[in-house]
Formats: sequence, C-alpha cells, structure tokens
Amino acid sequence: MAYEKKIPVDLDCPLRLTMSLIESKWKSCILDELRTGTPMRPSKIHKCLPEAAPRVLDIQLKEMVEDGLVEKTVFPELPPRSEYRISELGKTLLPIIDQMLNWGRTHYDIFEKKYGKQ
Amino acid sequence: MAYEKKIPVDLDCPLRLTMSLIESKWKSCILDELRTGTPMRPSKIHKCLPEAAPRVLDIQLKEMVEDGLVEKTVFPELPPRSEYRISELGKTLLPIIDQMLNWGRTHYDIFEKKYGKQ
DNA sequence: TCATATACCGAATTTTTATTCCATACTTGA
DNA sequence: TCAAGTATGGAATAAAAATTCGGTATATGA
Repeated sequence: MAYEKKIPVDLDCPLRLTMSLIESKWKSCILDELRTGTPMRPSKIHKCLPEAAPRVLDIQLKEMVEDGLVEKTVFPELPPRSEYRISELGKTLLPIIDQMLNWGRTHYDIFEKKYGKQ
Repeated sequence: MAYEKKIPVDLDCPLRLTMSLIESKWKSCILDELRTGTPMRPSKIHKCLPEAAPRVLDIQLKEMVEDGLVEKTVFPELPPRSEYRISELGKTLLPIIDQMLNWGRTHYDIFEKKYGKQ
C-alpha cells in the first residue's frame, strides 16, 4: 500500500504524540477549515487550501480519519459525493489550533521582517 | 552550506507560520526542556532527549537560534563550552507546548489502544 | 598513553513527505 | 459531442528531514 506511515503516531512522549498527529504540512489547516462542524466536501477543502496539492490533502484527510480526528461519510451516488467533518476528538484540538493562530498573528511582523521578500 | 532550509518559515498563513517554527521532530521537545529559563549545555540536551540523534538536535538548535526562539552563548574556552537558553520570544510559545502536553496526556489511552504494541 | 568528553560540522545515506501526472467512471451543462 | 466536475488512488519523482559516520582540536583523568 502506498503512503502508509511507518509509525502512525509517536507514543513515546505526550508532546510528540500530539505533534505527530498534526505536524504534517496541512493537517492543522484542515482542522481549522473544518472547525465549525459543518461537513465539507473534498472539492471545497481543496478550494479553501489552494496552496496544497489535492493529492496531499486526500492522503492527510485519510490519515486524520484513521487517527479519529475527522469523520467521513460517503454517499453511494454518481457522480460520487463524500463529506468530511471534524470529530469530537478533533474538536478538542481546536484550542491548540486557536493558540497557534493567535501566536502567528501576533508575531507575524518579526518573521516578515526577517524572512519576507525584499 | 548543508542543511539550509529553503523557506525558513511559512509566511503564507499565521497557522502555518507557527507550525513551521516547531514542526520539526524535536523542536517542541527542546522548548520544553529549556522551559525553566536555565541555560543548558548541548551535551545535557542530548542526554535529556536520548531518542534524538545528536546531529539533528544540533541542526534544530541552530535553526531555533536563527528563528529567535533560543539564545546561544559560546564561551571561548578549551574544551569548548556553550549554553542554550530559551528566549523571550520562545517563552511565548510555552502555553502552546503546555496545551499539547496536556492534550497528549489526556488522550494517550486512545492511541495506545489503537497503535500500541499488542 | 589512551579512552573519554567537549562542541560542532561536512558528507553520504536512508527515510519520510510532498508533488505531479495519469487513470477510473459517471453526470451535467454548453 | 465534448469539456468540466465529481472522488479517489496508483505510480513515479522531487524535495525535505532525519540518521549515521567520521573528522576537528584540546583537556582531563585513569
């Protein structure tokens, strides 16, 4: 099987456990997009995160479903339709996402000066 | 130069900015080790994080100094001596680290059952 | 004398992630 | 009829991150 994580999550330490669930490039953004609880179709998620390659979002969504952070419903229709929604467990991560969002907003200037263009 | 990050931090969105500063495998753990503010010599840091390859810690410490999360003092002695300490900016990330630690402790069981050995 | 400790870094390799491209199979609207 | 949208995934490739190994130079203690 392609794209199977060798170590799904890191159980060695609680900090690494949490990090390993969200450290992939787009997972925190996916949680942020799904935060309201409203189900979202994958095409919508792709549109909301245009910087991310669709294939990557698919893979990360799949992992998040496996980890229990996100729930998926597939409607047996044609053309195919499916929905992703944040799980109760996933919601418990939102305060962390919030703090990271706030931190990023608060300290953006420092890094813009340091690493921004020109 | 070896090990230069292509994009030092991600300025596209505040969430990605914060994540990009700490998502490397050991950075959050390094911040946790340095949390009290007491300077630590690199050999001590290596001992506290024995799972991490020393070379990786060196590299990640260097990046964290560059990003301003950690400060470094080099004593011009032989044998060489140096110290790392968390910066004021780095300290502002500790509430996030704390929340991730708590989350990991609270939800450890779920993932132990799911992914733990036997 | 010799192993150990010190801090660091280059280089090569391995592992993990991310990206790109193509394919499926059916619907709708132009 | 034909392009575009729908969800998904295989496969190949590229890029990034982590790991391993070896080297620098000097001091200390056995």
